Amino acid sequence: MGGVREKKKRQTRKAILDAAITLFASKGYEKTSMEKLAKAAGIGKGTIYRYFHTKSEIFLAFCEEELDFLRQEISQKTDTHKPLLETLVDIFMTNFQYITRNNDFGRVYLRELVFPTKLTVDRTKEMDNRFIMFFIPFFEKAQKRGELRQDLELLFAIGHFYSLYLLTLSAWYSGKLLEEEDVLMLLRMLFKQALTGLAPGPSPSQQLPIANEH
Amino acid sequence: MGGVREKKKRQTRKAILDAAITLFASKGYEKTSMEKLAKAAGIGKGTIYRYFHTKSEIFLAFCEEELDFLRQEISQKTDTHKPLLETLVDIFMTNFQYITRNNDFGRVYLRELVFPTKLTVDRTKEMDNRFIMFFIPFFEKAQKRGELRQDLELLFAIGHFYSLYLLTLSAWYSGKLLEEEDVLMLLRMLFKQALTGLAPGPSPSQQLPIANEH
DNA sequence: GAATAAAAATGACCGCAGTCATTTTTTGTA
DNA sequence: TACAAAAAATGACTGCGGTCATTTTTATTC
Repeated sequence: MGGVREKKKRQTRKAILDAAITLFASKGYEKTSMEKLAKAAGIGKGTIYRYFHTKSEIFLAFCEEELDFLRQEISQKTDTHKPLLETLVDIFMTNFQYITRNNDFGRVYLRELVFPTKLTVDRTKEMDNRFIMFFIPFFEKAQKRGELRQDLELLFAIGHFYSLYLLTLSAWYSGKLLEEEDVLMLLRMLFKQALTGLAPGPSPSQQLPIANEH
Repeated sequence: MGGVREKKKRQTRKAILDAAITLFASKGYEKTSMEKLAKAAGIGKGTIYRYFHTKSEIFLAFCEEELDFLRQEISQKTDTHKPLLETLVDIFMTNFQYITRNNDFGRVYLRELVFPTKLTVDRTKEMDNRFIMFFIPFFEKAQKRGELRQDLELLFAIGHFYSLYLLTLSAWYSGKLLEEEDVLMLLRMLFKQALTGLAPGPSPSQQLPIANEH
């Protein structure tokens, strides 16, 4: 039968990821060499490359699992009836705390996620998708509650907030924000700005978003 | 006299950057080794590291000059009386075209600029500042024309649009946008969203932004 | 079970970024 | 100009990420 091979492959993959978690956590990302990683996983160095394209892809795979878990936790503790602004600030702050728990990890992760290469683009797309999917219910509810314009494409609304989150992360990595509190304040401020809009009071037609003509 | 040394250092620095421009342009960033770069600059490999911390910093320095030039060009051809939305779309699109002229260059540049390491953070801060300074006059005029809320901190308004620009770039590098036209459309859409706001019509008080109470 | 083909594992090897002990050049001083 | 001290330049060296020809393991066929 042919199931043996598949099973072994899954085991090896798992072994690599387990070794990665251990070594990345104890030695850091840069200081963990592929050779040591292979040793720790009980395989040869070349074998790793039959499971992952690059070192950073291993790291992404590792993050993927962690983030899935993190999102589960967030989902549970998040009150879906709070205003969108507060909900988003909470969620993104939790994400921020997690990602920057180790600054270097976070940088590697973000660089790869936001500006992927051809080798990692598939994985990052997948991660992006999960990220977006996670937010959809919150936005749908907010829209139903009337906190968001009715004519809004949710995907773009989510992207909008996500982009402001990225800016905040960038500011953090550029050393413009030194305390977690600064991060919180900037994030909230930008989110408010996004909701209110940068232009002065809107055109009257927008008072009633659902305006069927024809 | 002590001026000789300084002069030589400036020359060497220039030689490194010149060699970098030539080699990066002809061979690409990754394929240009520090050894070849040193040879081309007529110096030893170790010497380079007395002028730059890392290879990517050389690249940033190279970009810095190029972008200064690009901004000068943009300044000249940009009509300051056009609506802010159109102006911003134009400027960011020009930036986009330049940055992604070579996709790999752009990725290196963006990764380093948006998520810098300690070794490059000073340089990226400087670049950030120039970037922001460049935009200030456009935003000031727009605010005076009444296209932006009067109570707006310009820095955050600029950051807001910049962040949406980054999102668009990220989408490009993730392969979600394949044509320049898609980039343009997404950018314009997000910018409109930012101006209008994601929330439904505002409270009446915002109809007259300058509302002195007391 | 033997023979053959296909898939997987391997580690010697390559090229490169960055380091550092040593050498070379410049500056300050008598 | 001679000499010592400081600054700058250097390239052999290190460790690493990634490759690939070769070996080992697994599946298939008779």
